Amino acid sequence: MSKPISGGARDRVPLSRERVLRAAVEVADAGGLGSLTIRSLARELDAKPMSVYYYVSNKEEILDGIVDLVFGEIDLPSPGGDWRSEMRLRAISARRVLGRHPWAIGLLESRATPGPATLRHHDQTIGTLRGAGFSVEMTAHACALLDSYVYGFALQEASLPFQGPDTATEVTEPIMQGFSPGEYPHLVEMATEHVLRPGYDFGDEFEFGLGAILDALAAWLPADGGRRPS
Amino acid sequence: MSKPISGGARDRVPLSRERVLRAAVEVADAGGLGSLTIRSLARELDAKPMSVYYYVSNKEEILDGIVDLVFGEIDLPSPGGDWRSEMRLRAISARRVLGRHPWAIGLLESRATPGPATLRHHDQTIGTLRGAGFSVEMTAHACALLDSYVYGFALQEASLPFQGPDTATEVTEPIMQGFSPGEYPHLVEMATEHVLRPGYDFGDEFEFGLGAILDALAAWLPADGGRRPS
DNA sequence: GTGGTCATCGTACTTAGTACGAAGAAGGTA
DNA sequence: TACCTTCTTCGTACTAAGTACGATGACCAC
Repeated sequence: MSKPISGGARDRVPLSRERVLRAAVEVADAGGLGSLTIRSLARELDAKPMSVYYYVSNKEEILDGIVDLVFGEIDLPSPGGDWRSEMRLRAISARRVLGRHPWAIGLLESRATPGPATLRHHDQTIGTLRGAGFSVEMTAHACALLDSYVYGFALQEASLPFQGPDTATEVTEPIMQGFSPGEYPHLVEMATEHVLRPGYDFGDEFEFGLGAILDALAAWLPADGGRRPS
Repeated sequence: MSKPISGGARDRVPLSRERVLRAAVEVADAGGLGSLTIRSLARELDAKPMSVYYYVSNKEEILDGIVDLVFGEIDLPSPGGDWRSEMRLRAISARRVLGRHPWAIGLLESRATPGPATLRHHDQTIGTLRGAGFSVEMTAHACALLDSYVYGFALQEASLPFQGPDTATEVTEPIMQGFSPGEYPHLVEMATEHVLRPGYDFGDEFEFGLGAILDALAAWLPADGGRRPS
């Protein structure tokens, strides 16, 4: 009856802070932040709720931890390389990562204590720009601009009820049903003449805006700096 | 004993969907999204929890509703005016509003059903750009770029543990304590030589990046379009 | 006053976070 | 072998939150 071995909890991979956080990411990926509870997390780990608390002191710490895990997935720019392509790749990677973990975007707002992956990420980004000749001040401007764009774009993508090309129709249709005719004329024009056209994919807007921003940054470089003067 | 009049619930302003949502915004403003519960909301309304459910069918509907209320606070651009200043004012207004209601940013991610204020807002924005001569396609690009920037900037501001000029020191200090020396050299440089200097205010970055984006948009106008070619 | 609709609320059930401390496993020491 | 310590895991139980269900009283038409 009280035989300890096998079945229940024995002889499986032991828990660890690492495993707890990774499992938390998986649960959130699968069902959104709302589905991440201590109990669902314990189920995913094949353990009991209170076991989790041996590795984290509360749920807040889990949220801080998974945000940092997500940051760790973003490709780091290398301070040696061409700043434009490094920043471009970093932005593209960040957008992809945040697309995989959309719940992380909303979490950023309430989390004030950055983890090590987050800090290293910013350190490398700043380093790349400084190494390319941007002044400290312009580097700050550039980071604020780039990060804002990436986060904001990911946020918009996450709040879109559809994803990928040609998927907008079924979702916008019911919303537009409720419109009084002529209530939102420009919105309707935009929808019918552009967004609902076959082949449209909101995600394609990303590189367009990114290019514009990088062009703007190039103009901030002291002397020769910006090749491609637009 | 069962006298109905006064004191308890009688003779006070009757509830309404409007009042419920406005009270919800106040509760969230005061204590964050986490403090917004049906019970805290009922307390704010001087009513009992279940009374709220006469006006909304569940908490999700409250969240949708307060996001739309927040959107309604943003100044609308007027399709007649100069597109550049209209977009500038809209962005500044949006940032200020999201600064007042930082919890709204995180909510955007999970809310897929836009309310009337949100729809009107986008309609007017599109209309202003179209009226200024932007093609449908370029208007889409412009909206994506501008909105991303505004949301992303607000998100970064919200996740900053400090706010306003000269408030960074006390918060970054304890974080930097934990650094191994030389672990984040560029971050340290940025902090000591710029961010922690007296007078620095992250909020000032906003107009800088905004100007760069508006310059970029101007270049997308067909012929004469962009005065101020940077 | 009888019936009906509107607005408010009391009760109670479910789920979530988590405090507290028990209990088993593993290893040391006498 | 007996006993003690430490590391993990978990059982129990308390509190708070969302909300289903139905009761209760106010107000109105007849």
